[in-house]
Amino acid sequence: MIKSRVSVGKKLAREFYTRSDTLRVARELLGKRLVVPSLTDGVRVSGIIVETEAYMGPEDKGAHSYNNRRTPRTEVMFSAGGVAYVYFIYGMYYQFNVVVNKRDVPHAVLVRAAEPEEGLEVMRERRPGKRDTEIASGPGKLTIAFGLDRSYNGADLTGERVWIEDVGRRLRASEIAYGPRIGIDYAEEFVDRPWRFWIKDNPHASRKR
DNA sequence: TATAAGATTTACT
DNA sequence: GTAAATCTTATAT
Repeated sequence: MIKSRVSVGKKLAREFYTRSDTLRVARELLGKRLVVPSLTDGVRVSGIIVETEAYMGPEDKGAHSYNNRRTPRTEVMFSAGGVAYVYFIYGMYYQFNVVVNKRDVPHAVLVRAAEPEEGLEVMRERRPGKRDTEIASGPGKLTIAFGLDRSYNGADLTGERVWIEDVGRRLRASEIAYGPRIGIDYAEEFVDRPWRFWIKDNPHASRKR
C-alpha cells in the first residue's frame, strides 16, 4: 500500500500571529495546515483549516476575554500571538484556538474545522463510524480527531508540539465565505457580526445553522 | 458552597 | 426538532 504524501509546508512565524488585524489573521488561516506530531504515539496528524472564527475581547461580548476579563482560563489569551488557547466546554469537548495580536491584547481565532490530510487512519479510529467529511467538521470534532486536549493550552505554535504551516495555497477573495459566529446567542449586539470565515463549498466545514 | 450557563455533539422522537 | 451528556468557570450567596 502506498503511503499518502503531502506537500512540504513552511511553519508560520511569530510575526504571522502578532499582527493587530485579527480578522485578517482569521481569514489567512484558511487554507493553512494544522499539524500535530503527537509525540506520545508517534503518529503525525494534519489537515487543512477550512473554517475559523475571530474573538476580539475586550470589546467583543462573545469572547471569554470580554472587558479584559482575566482569569486562570483566559490568561493565555493575554500572551503575545502565536500560542494555543485550549479550553474545555459543555463538560465534553475541547476547543482549539490560536492566540492573536500583541501581548495584553486578548484576541484569539477559533479553529472550527479542517480537512484531514496526514494520519487519516488514526483520525478515523478517533472518530469511529464517521465519514471523512465529518471527522473534523466542527470545533469539538476537530480536537478529538487531532488529539488536542488541555495539555496543549499555552503551547507555542512556533515550537514542536503543534503548529500551523503555509502550504503555498493562496485563496482568492471569492473562495472565502463569511457569516455570523456560532453558539454565542448571549452576545447581544455582537451576535450577528460576520466574524466566521470558511472556504466556500468545502464539504469539511461545519454544518450550516 | 451553590447555581447557572456554556465559542458542542450526538442520539432520539 | 429537542434533549441529554457532563464539568469548568464565573458569579452570587
